Amino acid sequence: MAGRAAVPEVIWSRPERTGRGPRPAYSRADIAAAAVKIADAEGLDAVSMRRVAGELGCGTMSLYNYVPRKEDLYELMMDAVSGEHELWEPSGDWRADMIRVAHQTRELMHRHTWLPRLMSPVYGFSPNALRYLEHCLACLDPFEGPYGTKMELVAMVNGVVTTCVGNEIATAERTRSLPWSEEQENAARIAYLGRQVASGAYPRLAASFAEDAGPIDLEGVFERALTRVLDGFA
Amino acid sequence: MAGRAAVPEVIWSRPERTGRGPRPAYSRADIAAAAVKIADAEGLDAVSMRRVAGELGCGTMSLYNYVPRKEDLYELMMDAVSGEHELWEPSGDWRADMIRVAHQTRELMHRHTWLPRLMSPVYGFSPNALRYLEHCLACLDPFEGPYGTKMELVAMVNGVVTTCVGNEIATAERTRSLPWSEEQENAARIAYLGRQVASGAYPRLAASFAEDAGPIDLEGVFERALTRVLDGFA
DNA sequence: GCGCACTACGTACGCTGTACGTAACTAGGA
DNA sequence: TCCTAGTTACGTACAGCGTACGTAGTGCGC
Repeated sequence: MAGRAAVPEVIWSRPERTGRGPRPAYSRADIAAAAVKIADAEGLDAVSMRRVAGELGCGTMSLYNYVPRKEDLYELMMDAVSGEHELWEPSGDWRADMIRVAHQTRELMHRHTWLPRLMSPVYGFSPNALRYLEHCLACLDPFEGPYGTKMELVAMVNGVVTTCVGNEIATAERTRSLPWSEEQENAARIAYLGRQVASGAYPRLAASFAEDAGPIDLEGVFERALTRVLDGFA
Repeated sequence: MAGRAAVPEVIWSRPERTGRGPRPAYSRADIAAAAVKIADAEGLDAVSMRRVAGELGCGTMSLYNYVPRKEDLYELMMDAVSGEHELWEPSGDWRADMIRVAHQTRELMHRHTWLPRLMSPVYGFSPNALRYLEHCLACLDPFEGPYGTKMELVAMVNGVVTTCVGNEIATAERTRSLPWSEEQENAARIAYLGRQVASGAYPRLAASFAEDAGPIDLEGVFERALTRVLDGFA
């Protein structure tokens, strides 16, 4: 009964195909693609084992042959989107390369808005994540310093991107046309906030809101945040 | 039927007590405390409506009189821990004050390890969160620049803290004694990682792991990250 | 060709959030 | 003072979740 492992394993240490028994009908890539498609279209909460199985066209429990636990499905999804990173020959200018990496990650997160929510140090060791990390380190070859510092730099850049995109997505959803219920909720939230600020209990917050009514330059915020972090390492 | 609002509201815009009907048996503070207690002891996933109601000693559905949706329970939790922030008279040195704020937030997150997972721009407008934000802005009074930049600074500091503590908690859980199953899972994960790195496909990653086998100085990583971000604004 | 390891999948269990109905209670208006 | 509307309290019920388990059917390695 190797199929139902008593000992928890990492999905990547299991071979995708063992050679015995019928050919698996789906590949891990198929499954990841189905899950990602659902998450992109309907949000991460819509990704259930039943739903993914339905998308693939197989029974719910058949999915458990490929994916022992739901957490492993997330792992597959994270790996799949990690694979969307375009890798290039490092230019020799680590700063420029890291900026390019950061922009690419940002675009990735905008394409898959569920990504920031799933971002966690746990998922950092899938094959495509390792390739991505190796690429970052290659870009940092010209960077003078120990690998420990390079790792910190990569982590910080990823952190900044995650934080910024998290904010960007939140404000985007606040602006976008929403189902009535969510629309109303946002309205209620903003109305409440306005009332609080107007109450005079938070003078600086009030001043901050009064300061500039122009649209927020999210692109600029991201660029500045990134620059500042890289400056900190230079 | 105001009790069952058809229009979604922010919980903070509802008065805790209306005056009509029987006295509520519990305060929002009671409920938040119960939920936080459970989350601290057994993790965020253990926080269910039934469980919190049980902790309070009331029926499950009674809880819905106080908390219309589970999301509002999270909002209560976030507000409660925001209230744990100790506020002080700004020193006049915004850098020192922000470092102090960051350290306090970090300690808060270590006390409540579920906090990074719940951290989201959505929960930034509860009463205690507003007090905290106002306090940060007060600390930044000596900072020369528009409020927009101050807000960015606060967001960046919070982002850094969240990112770092997320890593800290992950490595802590990797070290801590765990239930056998999770222990085995970590072992499997590390074994797999070791095999991959040893395969030679990721030379820089291998070099990074070989570089220093000493224990990671998480405190130092946090300190450096914070310093770099603040440097970026100075 | 035999047997075993694998795929496929239906059923079932315990858990979740929560809609809804009902009974008890209490403060405000007549 | 009593009436009644708005509240609290909570049991029942439902749809959905992750997944343990049992049972067929299939095809590779010996």
